[in-house]
Amino acid sequence: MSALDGLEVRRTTTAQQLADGLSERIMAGAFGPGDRLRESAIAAELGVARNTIREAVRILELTGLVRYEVNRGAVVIAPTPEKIDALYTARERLETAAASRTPRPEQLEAITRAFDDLVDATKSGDVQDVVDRDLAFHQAIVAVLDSTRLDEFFASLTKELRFYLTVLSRQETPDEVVAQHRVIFDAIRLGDRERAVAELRAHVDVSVEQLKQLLH
Amino acid sequence: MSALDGLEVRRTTTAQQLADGLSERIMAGAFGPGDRLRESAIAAELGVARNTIREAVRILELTGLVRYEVNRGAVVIAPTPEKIDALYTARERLETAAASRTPRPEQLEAITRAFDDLVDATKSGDVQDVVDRDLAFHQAIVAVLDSTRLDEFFASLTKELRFYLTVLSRQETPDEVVAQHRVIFDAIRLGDRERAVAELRAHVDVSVEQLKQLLH
DNA sequence: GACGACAAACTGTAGTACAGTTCAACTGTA
DNA sequence: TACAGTTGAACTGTACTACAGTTTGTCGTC
Repeated sequence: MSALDGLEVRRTTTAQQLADGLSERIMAGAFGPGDRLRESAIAAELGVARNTIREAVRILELTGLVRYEVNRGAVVIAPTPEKIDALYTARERLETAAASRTPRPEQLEAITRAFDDLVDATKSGDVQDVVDRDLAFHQAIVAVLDSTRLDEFFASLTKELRFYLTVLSRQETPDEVVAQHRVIFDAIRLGDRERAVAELRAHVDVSVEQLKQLLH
Repeated sequence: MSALDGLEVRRTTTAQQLADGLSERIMAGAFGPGDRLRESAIAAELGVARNTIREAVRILELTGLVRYEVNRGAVVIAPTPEKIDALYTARERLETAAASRTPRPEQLEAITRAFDDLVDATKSGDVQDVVDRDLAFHQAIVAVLDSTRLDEFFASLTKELRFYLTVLSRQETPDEVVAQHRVIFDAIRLGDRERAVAELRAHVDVSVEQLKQLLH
Protein backbone atom coordinates (compact mmCIF):
# COMPACT_ATOMS: atom_id res chain seq x y z
CA MET A 1 0.00 0.00 0.00
CA SER A 2 1.62 3.21 -1.14
CA ALA A 3 0.85 6.52 0.54
CA LEU A 4 -0.34 7.70 -2.83
CA ASP A 5 -2.88 4.95 -3.41
CA GLY A 6 -6.04 6.25 -4.88
CA LEU A 7 -4.50 9.56 -5.82
CA GLU A 8 -5.18 10.24 -9.41
CA VAL A 9 -4.98 13.24 -11.66
CA ARG A 10 -7.97 14.19 -13.74
CA ARG A 11 -6.87 12.06 -16.68
CA THR A 12 -9.80 12.70 -18.94
CA THR A 13 -10.95 15.20 -21.52
CA THR A 14 -13.81 17.66 -21.36
CA ALA A 15 -15.54 15.84 -24.17
CA GLN A 16 -15.36 12.56 -22.27
CA GLN A 17 -16.84 14.14 -19.17
CA LEU A 18 -19.58 15.71 -21.21
CA ALA A 19 -20.32 12.36 -22.80
CA ASP A 20 -20.60 10.73 -19.39
CA GLY A 21 -22.81 13.50 -18.10
CA LEU A 22 -25.07 13.45 -21.14
CA SER A 23 -25.30 9.69 -20.96
CA GLU A 24 -26.49 9.95 -17.38
CA ARG A 25 -29.08 12.56 -18.24
CA ILE A 26 -30.40 10.58 -21.16
CA MET A 27 -30.66 7.46 -19.04
CA ALA A 28 -32.50 9.45 -16.41
CA GLY A 29 -35.00 10.49 -19.04
CA ALA A 30 -33.95 14.13 -19.50
CA PHE A 31 -34.12 13.43 -23.21
CA GLY A 32 -36.81 11.11 -24.45
CA PRO A 33 -36.41 8.53 -27.21
CA GLY A 34 -36.37 10.18 -30.60
CA ASP A 35 -35.36 13.55 -29.19
CA ARG A 36 -32.64 15.47 -30.97
CA LEU A 37 -29.57 16.65 -29.09
CA ARG A 38 -29.20 20.25 -30.24
CA GLU A 39 -25.55 21.15 -30.26
CA SER A 40 -25.67 24.91 -29.96
CA ALA A 41 -28.24 24.80 -27.15
CA ILE A 42 -26.22 22.33 -25.11
CA ALA A 43 -22.96 24.13 -25.83
CA ALA A 44 -24.39 27.45 -24.72
CA GLU A 45 -25.97 26.01 -21.62
CA LEU A 46 -22.84 24.26 -20.48
CA GLY A 47 -20.43 26.95 -21.56
CA VAL A 48 -18.33 24.85 -23.91
CA ALA A 49 -17.60 25.10 -27.60
CA ARG A 50 -19.91 23.43 -30.07
CA ASN A 51 -17.20 21.21 -31.49
CA THR A 52 -16.52 19.88 -28.03
CA ILE A 53 -20.18 18.95 -27.68
CA ARG A 54 -20.06 17.37 -31.11
CA GLU A 55 -17.14 15.26 -30.02
CA ALA A 56 -18.87 14.34 -26.77
CA VAL A 57 -21.89 13.17 -28.72
CA ARG A 58 -19.69 11.10 -31.01
CA ILE A 59 -18.34 9.40 -27.91
CA LEU A 60 -21.90 8.89 -26.75
CA GLU A 61 -22.58 7.17 -30.03
CA LEU A 62 -20.09 4.49 -28.95
CA THR A 63 -22.40 3.47 -26.15
CA GLY A 64 -25.31 3.13 -28.54
CA LEU A 65 -27.59 5.57 -26.76
CA VAL A 66 -27.76 7.97 -29.68
CA ARG A 67 -27.22 7.64 -33.38
CA TYR A 68 -26.39 10.26 -35.98
CA GLU A 69 -28.70 11.20 -38.82
CA VAL A 70 -27.37 13.32 -41.64
CA ASN A 71 -28.36 16.97 -41.21
CA ARG A 72 -30.39 16.16 -38.12
CA GLY A 73 -27.51 15.48 -35.78
CA ALA A 74 -27.68 13.14 -32.83
CA VAL A 75 -30.99 11.50 -32.05
CA VAL A 76 -31.76 9.50 -28.92
CA ILE A 77 -32.55 5.92 -29.89
CA ALA A 78 -36.17 4.92 -29.72
CA PRO A 79 -37.52 1.45 -29.06
CA THR A 80 -39.44 -0.30 -31.82
CA PRO A 81 -40.78 -3.86 -31.70
CA GLU A 82 -38.03 -4.93 -34.09
CA LYS A 83 -35.31 -3.42 -31.93
CA ILE A 84 -36.74 -4.97 -28.80
CA ASP A 85 -36.80 -8.33 -30.53
CA ALA A 86 -33.24 -8.01 -31.75
CA LEU A 87 -32.07 -6.96 -28.31
CA TYR A 88 -33.77 -9.81 -26.51
CA THR A 89 -32.76 -12.39 -29.07
CA ALA A 90 -29.12 -11.48 -28.57
CA ARG A 91 -29.58 -11.59 -24.81
CA GLU A 92 -31.29 -14.94 -24.96
CA ARG A 93 -28.54 -16.48 -27.06
CA LEU A 94 -25.81 -15.26 -24.77
CA GLU A 95 -27.55 -16.19 -21.56
CA THR A 96 -28.54 -19.66 -22.70
CA ALA A 97 -25.04 -20.25 -24.00
CA ALA A 98 -23.76 -19.29 -20.56
CA ALA A 99 -26.33 -21.44 -18.81
CA SER A 100 -25.19 -24.48 -20.78
CA ARG A 101 -21.79 -24.22 -19.17
CA THR A 102 -20.82 -25.32 -15.70
CA PRO A 103 -19.98 -22.25 -13.62
CA ARG A 104 -16.80 -22.21 -11.62
CA PRO A 105 -17.31 -21.93 -7.85
CA GLU A 106 -16.61 -18.20 -7.71
CA GLN A 107 -18.92 -17.62 -10.65
CA LEU A 108 -21.70 -19.49 -8.90
CA GLU A 109 -21.02 -17.41 -5.82
CA ALA A 110 -21.29 -14.23 -7.86
CA ILE A 111 -24.60 -15.39 -9.30
CA THR A 112 -25.83 -16.26 -5.83
CA ARG A 113 -24.84 -12.84 -4.53
CA ALA A 114 -26.57 -11.18 -7.46
CA PHE A 115 -29.72 -13.17 -6.80
CA ASP A 116 -29.72 -12.32 -3.10
CA ASP A 117 -29.25 -8.65 -3.96
CA LEU A 118 -32.20 -8.86 -6.30
CA VAL A 119 -34.38 -10.36 -3.59
CA ASP A 120 -33.33 -7.64 -1.18
CA ALA A 121 -34.07 -4.96 -3.73
CA THR A 122 -37.61 -6.21 -4.30
CA LYS A 123 -38.22 -5.90 -0.58
CA SER A 124 -37.11 -2.27 -0.54
CA GLY A 125 -39.54 -1.50 -3.33
CA ASP A 126 -37.27 0.86 -5.28
CA VAL A 127 -38.25 0.11 -8.88
CA GLN A 128 -35.08 1.46 -10.42
CA ASP A 129 -32.98 -0.56 -8.02
CA VAL A 130 -34.90 -3.73 -8.84
CA VAL A 131 -34.25 -3.20 -12.54
CA ASP A 132 -30.54 -2.71 -11.86
CA ARG A 133 -30.26 -5.85 -9.76
CA ASP A 134 -32.27 -7.75 -12.30
CA LEU A 135 -29.85 -6.83 -15.04
CA ALA A 136 -26.86 -7.47 -12.78
CA PHE A 137 -28.13 -10.98 -12.16
CA HIS A 138 -28.23 -11.66 -15.87
CA GLN A 139 -24.81 -10.11 -16.31
CA ALA A 140 -23.49 -12.52 -13.70
CA ILE A 141 -24.92 -15.41 -15.67
CA VAL A 142 -23.24 -14.24 -18.87
CA ALA A 143 -19.95 -13.94 -16.99
CA VAL A 144 -19.89 -17.75 -16.91
CA LEU A 145 -18.92 -17.54 -20.58
CA ASP A 146 -15.55 -16.28 -19.36
CA SER A 147 -15.18 -13.76 -22.10
CA THR A 148 -14.49 -10.12 -21.35
CA ARG A 149 -15.48 -9.13 -24.84
CA LEU A 150 -18.86 -10.78 -24.47
CA ASP A 151 -19.25 -9.29 -21.02
CA GLU A 152 -18.71 -5.87 -22.50
CA PHE A 153 -21.08 -6.53 -25.34
CA PHE A 154 -23.75 -7.79 -22.99
CA ALA A 155 -23.23 -4.72 -20.84
CA SER A 156 -23.90 -2.51 -23.82
CA LEU A 157 -27.10 -4.41 -24.58
CA THR A 158 -28.03 -4.03 -20.94
CA LYS A 159 -27.47 -0.31 -21.06
CA GLU A 160 -29.82 0.03 -24.00
CA LEU A 161 -32.35 -2.19 -22.36
CA ARG A 162 -32.16 -0.38 -19.07
CA PHE A 163 -32.85 2.84 -20.91
CA TYR A 164 -35.93 1.42 -22.58
CA LEU A 165 -37.12 0.02 -19.28
CA THR A 166 -36.63 3.38 -17.65
CA VAL A 167 -38.55 5.34 -20.22
CA LEU A 168 -41.28 2.79 -20.37
CA SER A 169 -41.28 2.58 -16.57
CA ARG A 170 -42.35 -1.00 -16.53
CA GLN A 171 -44.60 -2.10 -13.74
CA GLU A 172 -44.22 -5.58 -12.39
CA THR A 173 -44.90 -6.89 -8.92
CA PRO A 174 -41.74 -7.68 -6.93
CA ASP A 175 -43.05 -11.15 -6.18
CA GLU A 176 -43.30 -11.97 -9.86
CA VAL A 177 -39.77 -10.74 -10.44
CA VAL A 178 -38.37 -12.86 -7.65
CA ALA A 179 -40.36 -15.93 -8.64
CA GLN A 180 -39.24 -15.74 -12.26
CA HIS A 181 -35.61 -15.40 -11.28
CA ARG A 182 -35.73 -17.95 -8.55
CA VAL A 183 -36.52 -20.81 -10.89
CA ILE A 184 -33.59 -19.79 -13.08
CA PHE A 185 -31.28 -19.45 -10.14
CA ASP A 186 -32.33 -22.77 -8.66
CA ALA A 187 -31.72 -24.60 -11.90
CA ILE A 188 -28.24 -23.08 -12.19
CA ARG A 189 -27.42 -23.75 -8.56
CA LEU A 190 -28.48 -27.36 -8.86
CA GLY A 191 -26.50 -27.78 -12.05
CA ASP A 192 -29.58 -28.60 -14.09
CA ARG A 193 -28.36 -26.88 -17.19
CA GLU A 194 -31.14 -28.02 -19.44
CA ARG A 195 -33.76 -26.57 -17.15
CA ALA A 196 -31.75 -23.40 -16.65
CA VAL A 197 -31.69 -22.87 -20.39
CA ALA A 198 -35.42 -23.55 -20.67
CA GLU A 199 -36.31 -21.21 -17.82
CA LEU A 200 -34.11 -18.46 -19.18
CA ARG A 201 -35.73 -18.82 -22.55
CA ALA A 202 -39.18 -18.60 -21.01
CA HIS A 203 -38.16 -15.60 -18.92
CA VAL A 204 -36.90 -13.74 -21.97
CA ASP A 205 -40.07 -14.58 -23.90
CA VAL A 206 -42.25 -13.19 -21.16
CA SER A 207 -40.15 -10.05 -20.83
CA VAL A 208 -40.10 -9.27 -24.51
CA GLU A 209 -43.85 -9.65 -24.76
CA GLN A 210 -44.44 -7.41 -21.77
CA LEU A 211 -42.13 -4.81 -23.17
CA LYS A 212 -43.70 -4.87 -26.61
CA GLN A 213 -47.13 -4.39 -25.11
CA LEU A 214 -45.93 -1.25 -23.39
CA LEU A 215 -45.20 0.18 -26.83
CA HIS A 216 -48.97 -0.39 -27.51
CA MET B 1 -40.37 -2.93 -58.60
CA SER B 2 -40.41 0.85 -58.80
CA ALA B 3 -38.90 2.71 -61.71
CA LEU B 4 -36.61 4.40 -59.23
CA ASP B 5 -35.16 1.28 -57.69
CA GLY B 6 -31.52 1.62 -56.95
CA LEU B 7 -31.53 5.37 -57.38
CA GLU B 8 -29.99 6.96 -54.37
CA VAL B 9 -28.55 10.31 -53.49
CA ARG B 10 -25.15 10.54 -51.86
CA ARG B 11 -26.58 10.74 -48.34
CA THR B 12 -23.42 10.89 -46.30
CA THR B 13 -21.14 13.40 -44.67
CA THR B 14 -17.53 14.22 -45.39
CA ALA B 15 -16.52 12.87 -42.02
CA GLN B 16 -18.21 9.54 -42.74
CA GLN B 17 -16.46 9.25 -46.07
CA LEU B 18 -13.15 10.06 -44.45
CA ALA B 19 -13.80 7.43 -41.79
CA ASP B 20 -14.50 4.83 -44.46
CA GLY B 21 -11.41 5.80 -46.41
CA LEU B 22 -9.18 5.79 -43.37
CA SER B 23 -10.58 2.44 -42.28
CA GLU B 24 -9.67 1.00 -45.65
CA ARG B 25 -6.15 2.39 -45.49
CA ILE B 26 -5.58 1.11 -42.00
CA MET B 27 -6.83 -2.33 -42.94
CA ALA B 28 -4.54 -2.31 -45.93
CA GLY B 29 -1.63 -1.63 -43.62
CA ALA B 30 -0.99 2.03 -44.44
CA PHE B 31 -0.85 2.58 -40.69
CA GLY B 32 0.68 -0.11 -38.55
CA PRO B 33 -0.57 -1.20 -35.15
CA GLY B 34 0.33 1.34 -32.50
CA ASP B 35 0.76 4.14 -35.02
CA ARG B 36 -0.74 7.49 -34.18
CA LEU B 37 -3.13 9.17 -36.58
CA ARG B 38 -1.86 12.73 -36.71
CA GLU B 39 -4.76 15.04 -37.28
CA SER B 40 -3.06 18.07 -38.80
CA ALA B 41 -1.02 15.96 -41.18
CA ILE B 42 -4.05 14.07 -42.44
CA ALA B 43 -6.16 17.21 -42.60
CA ALA B 44 -3.55 19.03 -44.63
CA GLU B 45 -2.96 16.12 -46.96
CA LEU B 46 -6.64 15.60 -47.69
CA GLY B 47 -7.57 19.26 -47.74
CA VAL B 48 -10.18 19.14 -45.00
CA ALA B 49 -10.40 20.86 -41.64
CA ARG B 50 -8.82 19.30 -38.62
CA ASN B 51 -12.08 19.03 -36.70
CA THR B 52 -13.57 17.10 -39.61
CA ILE B 53 -10.72 14.63 -39.35
CA ARG B 54 -11.24 14.48 -35.63
CA GLU B 55 -14.85 13.61 -36.20
CA ALA B 56 -13.94 11.02 -38.81
CA VAL B 57 -11.58 9.38 -36.36
CA ARG B 58 -14.28 9.31 -33.69
CA ILE B 59 -16.44 7.45 -36.18
CA LEU B 60 -13.53 5.12 -36.81
CA GLU B 61 -13.43 4.45 -33.11
CA LEU B 62 -16.88 2.92 -33.45
CA THR B 63 -15.44 0.15 -35.57
CA GLY B 64 -12.78 -0.58 -32.97
CA LEU B 65 -9.83 -0.08 -35.29
CA VAL B 66 -8.44 2.83 -33.31
CA ARG B 67 -8.80 4.03 -29.78
CA TYR B 68 -8.22 7.43 -28.25
CA GLU B 69 -5.54 8.20 -25.69
CA VAL B 70 -5.61 11.50 -23.86
CA ASN B 71 -3.19 13.97 -25.38
CA ARG B 72 -1.94 11.39 -27.86
CA GLY B 73 -5.00 11.29 -30.06
CA ALA B 74 -6.05 8.29 -32.06
CA VAL B 75 -3.82 5.23 -32.01
CA VAL B 76 -4.23 2.18 -34.23
CA ILE B 77 -4.96 -0.84 -32.07
CA ALA B 78 -2.09 -3.24 -31.60
CA PRO B 79 -2.39 -6.97 -30.96
CA THR B 80 -1.17 -8.29 -27.64
CA PRO B 81 -1.46 -11.88 -26.44
CA GLU B 82 -4.23 -10.83 -24.05
CA LYS B 83 -6.21 -9.13 -26.79
CA ILE B 84 -5.80 -12.07 -29.10
CA ASP B 85 -7.04 -14.36 -26.36
CA ALA B 86 -10.03 -12.17 -25.59
CA LEU B 87 -10.91 -11.96 -29.26
CA TYR B 88 -10.70 -15.67 -29.86
CA THR B 89 -12.51 -16.57 -26.67
CA ALA B 90 -15.46 -14.43 -27.73
CA ARG B 91 -15.37 -16.00 -31.17
CA GLU B 92 -15.20 -19.48 -29.76
CA ARG B 93 -18.20 -18.90 -27.47
CA LEU B 94 -20.32 -17.50 -30.26
CA GLU B 95 -19.38 -20.11 -32.82
CA THR B 96 -19.85 -23.06 -30.52
CA ALA B 97 -23.18 -21.65 -29.36
CA ALA B 98 -24.18 -21.47 -33.01
CA ALA B 99 -22.90 -24.96 -33.71
CA SER B 100 -25.07 -26.36 -30.91
CA ARG B 101 -28.16 -25.28 -32.80
CA THR B 102 -29.74 -26.98 -35.75
CA PRO B 103 -29.37 -24.75 -38.79
CA ARG B 104 -32.40 -24.03 -40.94
CA PRO B 105 -32.09 -25.30 -44.53
CA GLU B 106 -31.18 -21.91 -45.97
CA GLN B 107 -28.61 -21.39 -43.24
CA LEU B 108 -27.02 -24.73 -44.04
CA GLU B 109 -27.01 -23.73 -47.69
CA ALA B 110 -25.26 -20.48 -46.83
CA ILE B 111 -22.64 -22.34 -44.82
CA THR B 112 -22.16 -24.76 -47.70
CA ARG B 113 -21.73 -21.92 -50.16
CA ALA B 114 -19.24 -20.23 -47.82
CA PHE B 115 -17.26 -23.44 -47.52
CA ASP B 116 -17.19 -23.98 -51.27
CA ASP B 117 -16.02 -20.41 -51.75
CA LEU B 118 -13.25 -21.02 -49.27
CA VAL B 119 -12.11 -24.13 -51.12
CA ASP B 120 -12.11 -22.20 -54.41
CA ALA B 121 -10.12 -19.40 -52.85
CA THR B 122 -7.39 -21.74 -51.61
CA LYS B 123 -7.00 -22.97 -55.18
CA SER B 124 -6.48 -19.46 -56.51
CA GLY B 125 -3.73 -18.89 -53.96
CA ASP B 126 -4.66 -15.30 -53.12
CA VAL B 127 -3.82 -15.13 -49.40
CA GLN B 128 -6.03 -12.13 -48.65
CA ASP B 129 -8.93 -13.80 -50.41
CA VAL B 130 -8.46 -16.99 -48.41
CA VAL B 131 -8.55 -15.02 -45.17
CA ASP B 132 -11.75 -13.27 -46.26
CA ARG B 133 -13.47 -16.52 -47.18
CA ASP B 134 -12.27 -18.11 -44.00
CA LEU B 135 -13.87 -15.39 -41.91
CA ALA B 136 -17.01 -15.44 -44.06
CA PHE B 137 -17.39 -19.14 -43.36
CA HIS B 138 -17.29 -18.51 -39.64
CA GLN B 139 -19.71 -15.63 -40.01
CA ALA B 140 -22.11 -17.99 -41.77
CA ILE B 141 -21.89 -20.34 -38.81
CA VAL B 142 -22.66 -17.57 -36.35
CA ALA B 143 -25.66 -16.59 -38.47
CA VAL B 144 -27.32 -19.79 -37.26
CA LEU B 145 -27.83 -17.97 -33.96
CA ASP B 146 -30.45 -15.93 -35.79
CA SER B 147 -29.52 -12.70 -34.09
CA THR B 148 -28.68 -9.61 -36.09
CA ARG B 149 -27.08 -7.99 -33.05
CA LEU B 150 -24.75 -10.93 -32.58
CA ASP B 151 -24.04 -11.01 -36.31
CA GLU B 152 -22.97 -7.39 -36.12
CA PHE B 153 -20.89 -7.99 -33.03
CA PHE B 154 -19.18 -10.96 -34.62
CA ALA B 155 -18.53 -8.88 -37.72
CA SER B 156 -16.77 -6.30 -35.61
CA LEU B 157 -14.62 -8.98 -34.02
CA THR B 158 -13.90 -10.27 -37.48
CA LYS B 159 -12.84 -6.85 -38.66
CA GLU B 160 -10.33 -6.58 -35.85
CA LEU B 161 -9.11 -10.07 -36.44
CA ARG B 162 -8.78 -9.55 -40.15
CA PHE B 163 -6.65 -6.52 -39.45
CA TYR B 164 -4.35 -8.48 -37.19
CA LEU B 165 -4.12 -11.27 -39.72
CA THR B 166 -3.27 -8.77 -42.43
CA VAL B 167 -0.51 -7.07 -40.52
CA LEU B 168 0.90 -10.33 -39.34
CA SER B 169 0.50 -11.78 -42.83
CA ARG B 170 -0.01 -15.25 -41.54
CA GLN B 171 1.38 -18.04 -43.58
CA GLU B 172 -0.52 -21.28 -43.73
CA THR B 173 -0.72 -23.82 -46.50
CA PRO B 174 -4.04 -23.82 -48.34
CA ASP B 175 -4.41 -27.54 -47.78
CA GLU B 176 -4.24 -27.12 -44.04
CA VAL B 177 -6.87 -24.41 -44.16
CA VAL B 178 -9.23 -26.54 -46.19
CA ALA B 179 -8.66 -29.63 -44.07
CA GLN B 180 -9.32 -27.78 -40.82
CA HIS B 181 -12.52 -26.30 -42.11
CA ARG B 182 -13.72 -29.44 -43.82
CA VAL B 183 -14.01 -31.37 -40.57
CA ILE B 184 -16.06 -28.55 -39.10
CA PHE B 185 -18.23 -28.29 -42.15
CA ASP B 186 -18.79 -32.04 -42.33
CA ALA B 187 -19.86 -32.21 -38.71
CA ILE B 188 -22.35 -29.38 -39.23
CA ARG B 189 -23.65 -30.83 -42.47
CA LEU B 190 -24.20 -34.23 -40.89
CA GLY B 191 -25.92 -32.65 -37.90
CA ASP B 192 -23.32 -33.97 -35.48
CA ARG B 193 -23.47 -30.94 -33.24
CA GLU B 194 -21.25 -32.30 -30.55
CA ARG B 195 -18.46 -32.95 -32.97
CA ALA B 196 -18.98 -29.60 -34.67
CA VAL B 197 -18.52 -27.87 -31.35
CA ALA B 198 -15.41 -29.90 -30.56
CA GLU B 199 -13.85 -29.26 -33.96
CA LEU B 200 -14.58 -25.56 -33.79
CA ARG B 201 -13.01 -25.39 -30.38
CA ALA B 202 -9.92 -27.18 -31.63
CA HIS B 203 -9.74 -24.93 -34.68
CA VAL B 204 -9.87 -21.82 -32.56
CA ASP B 205 -7.20 -23.19 -30.23
CA VAL B 206 -4.87 -23.87 -33.10
CA SER B 207 -5.46 -20.43 -34.63
CA VAL B 208 -4.90 -18.52 -31.45
CA GLU B 209 -1.65 -20.35 -30.80
CA GLN B 210 -0.40 -19.72 -34.32
CA LEU B 211 -1.29 -16.08 -34.05
CA LYS B 212 0.35 -15.62 -30.68
CA GLN B 213 3.55 -17.19 -31.97
CA LEU B 214 3.67 -14.61 -34.74
CA LEU B 215 3.86 -11.94 -32.05
CA HIS B 216 6.97 -13.83 -30.79
C1' DG C 1 25.26 6.63 -19.92
C1' DA C 2 21.83 8.92 -16.95
C1' DC C 3 19.61 13.41 -16.16
C1' DG C 4 17.41 17.51 -16.99
C1' DA C 5 16.41 21.65 -19.71
C1' DC C 6 14.66 23.16 -24.00
C1' DA C 7 12.22 23.25 -28.28
C1' DA C 8 9.16 21.29 -31.67
C1' DA C 9 5.09 18.88 -32.63
C1' DC C 10 0.61 17.84 -31.50
C1' DT C 11 -3.71 17.50 -28.98
C1' DG C 12 -7.70 19.58 -26.71
C1' DT C 13 -10.64 23.26 -26.73
C1' DA C 14 -12.66 27.80 -27.87
C1' DG C 15 -14.65 30.74 -30.99
C1' DT C 16 -16.28 32.60 -35.55
C1' DA C 17 -18.18 32.09 -40.02
C1' DC C 18 -21.03 30.40 -43.63
C1' DA C 19 -23.28 27.27 -47.01
C1' DG C 20 -26.78 23.84 -47.18
C1' DT C 21 -30.71 21.35 -45.02
C1' DT C 22 -34.83 20.77 -42.34
C1' DC C 23 -39.12 22.05 -40.72
C1' DA C 24 -42.89 24.56 -39.41
C1' DA C 25 -45.57 28.56 -40.26
C1' DC C 26 -47.60 31.29 -43.73
C1' DT C 27 -49.81 32.24 -48.20
C1' DG C 28 -52.37 31.71 -52.04
C1' DT C 29 -55.39 28.74 -54.76
C1' DA C 30 -58.86 25.50 -56.10
C1' DT D 1 -61.59 23.45 -46.18
C1' DA D 2 -57.85 21.03 -48.11
C1' DC D 3 -53.69 21.34 -50.28
C1' DA D 4 -49.45 22.93 -52.86
C1' DG D 5 -45.89 26.16 -52.79
C1' DT D 6 -43.02 29.69 -50.50
C1' DT D 7 -40.46 31.60 -46.97
C1' DG D 8 -37.60 32.11 -43.05
C1' DA D 9 -35.75 30.64 -38.68
C1' DA D 10 -33.14 27.10 -36.59
C1' DC D 11 -29.75 23.95 -36.97
C1' DT D 12 -26.10 20.90 -38.98
C1' DG D 13 -21.78 20.21 -41.45
C1' DT D 14 -17.56 22.10 -42.36
C1' DA D 15 -13.69 25.36 -42.50
C1' DC D 16 -10.41 28.35 -40.34
C1' DT D 17 -7.88 30.55 -36.62
C1' DA D 18 -5.93 30.65 -32.13
C1' DC D 19 -3.76 29.15 -28.01
C1' DA D 20 -2.80 26.68 -23.61
C1' DG D 21 -1.11 22.34 -22.02
C1' DT D 22 1.12 17.83 -22.99
C1' DT D 23 4.18 14.75 -25.05
C1' DT D 24 8.45 13.66 -27.10
C1' DG D 25 12.78 14.02 -29.13
C1' DT D 26 17.25 16.37 -28.73
C1' DC D 27 21.17 18.30 -26.86
C1' DG D 28 24.32 19.66 -23.48
C1' DT D 29 25.87 18.53 -18.73
C1' DC D 30 27.38 15.85 -15.02
